[in-house]
Amino acid sequence: MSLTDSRTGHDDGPARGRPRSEAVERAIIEGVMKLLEEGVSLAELSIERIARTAGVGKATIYRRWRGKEELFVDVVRAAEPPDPELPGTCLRDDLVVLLESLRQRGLANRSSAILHSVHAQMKSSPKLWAAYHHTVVEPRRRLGVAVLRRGQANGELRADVDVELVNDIVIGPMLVRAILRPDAELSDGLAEQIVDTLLDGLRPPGN
Amino acid sequence: MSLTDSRTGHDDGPARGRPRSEAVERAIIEGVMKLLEEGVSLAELSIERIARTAGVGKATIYRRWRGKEELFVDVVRAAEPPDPELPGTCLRDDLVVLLESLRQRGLANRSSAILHSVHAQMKSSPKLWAAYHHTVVEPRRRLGVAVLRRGQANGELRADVDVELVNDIVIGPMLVRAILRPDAELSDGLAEQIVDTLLDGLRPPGN
Amino acid sequence: MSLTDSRTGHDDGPARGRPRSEAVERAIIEGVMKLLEEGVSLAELSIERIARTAGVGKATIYRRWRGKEELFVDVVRAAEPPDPELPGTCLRDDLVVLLESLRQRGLANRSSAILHSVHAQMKSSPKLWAAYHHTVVEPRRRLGVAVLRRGQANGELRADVDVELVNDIVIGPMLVRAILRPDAELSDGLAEQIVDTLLDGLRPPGN
Amino acid sequence: MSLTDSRTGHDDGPARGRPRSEAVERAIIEGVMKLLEEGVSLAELSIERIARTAGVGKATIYRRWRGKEELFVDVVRAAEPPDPELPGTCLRDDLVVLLESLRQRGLANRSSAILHSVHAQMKSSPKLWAAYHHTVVEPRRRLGVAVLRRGQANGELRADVDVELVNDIVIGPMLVRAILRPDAELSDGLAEQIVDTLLDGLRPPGN
DNA sequence: GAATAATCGAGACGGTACGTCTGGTCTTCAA
DNA sequence: TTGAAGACCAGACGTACCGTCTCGATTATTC
Repeated sequence: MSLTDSRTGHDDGPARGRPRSEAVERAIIEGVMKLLEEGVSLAELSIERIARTAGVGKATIYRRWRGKEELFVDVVRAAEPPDPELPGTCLRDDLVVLLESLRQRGLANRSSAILHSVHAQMKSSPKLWAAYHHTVVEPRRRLGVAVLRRGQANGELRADVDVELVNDIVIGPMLVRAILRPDAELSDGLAEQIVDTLLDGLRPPGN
Repeated sequence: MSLTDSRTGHDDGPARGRPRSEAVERAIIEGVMKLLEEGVSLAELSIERIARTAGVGKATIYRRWRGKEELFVDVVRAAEPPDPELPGTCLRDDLVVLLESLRQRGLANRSSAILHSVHAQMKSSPKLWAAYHHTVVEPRRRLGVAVLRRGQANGELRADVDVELVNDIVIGPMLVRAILRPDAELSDGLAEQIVDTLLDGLRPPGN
Repeated sequence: MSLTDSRTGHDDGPARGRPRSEAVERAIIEGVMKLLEEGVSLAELSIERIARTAGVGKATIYRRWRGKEELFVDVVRAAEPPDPELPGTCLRDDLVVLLESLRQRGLANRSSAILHSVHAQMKSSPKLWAAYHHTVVEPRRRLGVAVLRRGQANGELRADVDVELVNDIVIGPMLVRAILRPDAELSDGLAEQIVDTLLDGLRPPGN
Repeated sequence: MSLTDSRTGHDDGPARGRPRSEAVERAIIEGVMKLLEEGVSLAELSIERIARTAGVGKATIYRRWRGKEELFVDVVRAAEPPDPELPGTCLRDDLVVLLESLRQRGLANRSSAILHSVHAQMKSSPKLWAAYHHTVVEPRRRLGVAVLRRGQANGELRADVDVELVNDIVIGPMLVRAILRPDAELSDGLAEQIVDTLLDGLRPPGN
């Protein structure tokens, strides 16, 4: 069982008996998402309740996932928006697009509810966190770092900075507003504003 | 009942019967912290378990706090480190001290465990989140913004930037490493590295 | 745990904690009877449903009885009519009274339907059957055998018969009609008819 | 569907499609008997388990019987011993043979445990009980009553007794020992002992 | 032959109930 | 009032079967 496929799959040769319904599968995952969006915390989510919401027998859930956590891995996967298309024109535009996609995610109830919930369980469920990290966090990180490295190669980004750190700096403000200031609005020009501020630096010109 | 005192106080005239033991109170709060440090998530923490850990009857806890959440408010308060002393020499040094105190908090199991846990419950418990925000987040934010405003007044910080946003940019990287990359090390010179990178900007000199 | 008390009693020294509520106990047994009277078959009776009817948690039932069957033993006991008063005038009258009480039980059972279905279940669980036998069957048996022995001593009953067997013969017809022929009516003079037939013998007089 | 055939038979016109396998049918009934002989109680016997034991799909069972109980009727029928051959020499001998066959059945039941437990279940389902009664109980009853009537005609049995009642009296003791006293031994001479006791009557000679 | 159709084993499906467990509240005891 | 203990209702846990419903495959009859 890999991190990208936590399912209780067997693939044991020729199909025997009635095949599992994909519609049922989708109904379950949709049900979990619906509950999370309604503000139900991950800890309050019982298999019993999920089954009730999805109109499904408990056994049908246990047939597919070993437990709550493995189910959530698939929920996360299903809710994750695709990587943004980078314009590739210049460093600034690429960074703006990356940040803008983060902003959109923060605005989407679904994704942010899932981030909150998954993060909440992180400590108590390393496996879930690992899956989330592997599926969601790390690819985005890699994308950002690649953009920055390209910028360094182009001479658009200082060669003496740690790209890993710069990546954290770039996405940091969005995370602060999602986590520490959920009331803060993610206004339209925010992505541009952040990128330009970072590129120009904080020191007054001429100093 | 104020946000800063969520306790189930009664003040019922002359004391009758055995007085409440303050030692018991401390034992309970210490017990919660111990459990949180051990990686027990807030949702998994039951009054039952807290009582067992603290060697205390369940009723004794309910006699003091209305529920889990109100207890946690006091736990948060007890765990919060004091605001750092600012040198006040220049903007850079003040920012470095602020960030360094954040880094120290991240290194301390206790505080970061509490941040994680409290944040996890945020959605499902607005009251707890409000208390945490009021007690911990907002004062720090105010401090940072004040430092930045002083910098603008001094001419050490560009006048055309939004100090609220800059504050988010400054603390962002630390949060990214605490939340999204718990494995990333918070190395010794990190605070300086971040501040200097931000002040100088990302663009190569001369562009 | 004795046969006469299948309850999960402990009696371990001084009472600690909240004592069990007798009202709850009565509510449960009453609930079972109510359901049985309403025509709910014993097989349809689940602990879950009993708990719901009695307004009680399932654990509260399991705290008192090991399972459905042991609960039924107490239901039976609660519904069991007292031993009949024997006139003691002569063997015939005593036997008639014994049989008449059996007949009454049969009539009562049929109308209330309680004991009839409970008894049906009994045999599938040897332990429970033993308890039922000890509490209900055996005392009646002893009573009958005593009456017969007194009859032998008086010269009212042949000395060369096995009283155990005779007792079986006496109560047999009633059982046949209760078990094998539930449609047969238990008419008013049945007890007398049986006793007289047995005393006189089946052979025509003079043979 | 008649009482004597509780099966879900259709026989509607010309056979179409693959015919039902009789081997499968036998395998199912054999499987149930095997499980009962292994000491599996009737309550523990699920359709699921029967299907597993017989190496058969559940639907294959439901295609033939409406449920567990109807299946048991056929199991009982398959296990039922044939009616005894009556000598016809005299009333006493006929009754002894009838009772002796009952005794044999009791002994067989106790060793094999099949009918004993099946019979226990019977009463909770009126329809099934009717089928069992029609197939097993009633024919035996008719046989006994016929014997008794012949006895009255011969002058071997008093003319003033109710033969239905006498039949109950005759088979009663055997039933008492099977149902109420499963521990009582069914000794070799029991049939004769009962019949002779009944014929002679309980009153001491000369009274 | 080719269609047609009911069978077969297998197992998924929505449910109900199992007996156990934990949670928060209530109630008693002894100090 | 305190600690301890345990009863109380509530409800989730993961499992076992229920009776129904698909599946692919098999085995007959009918065209």
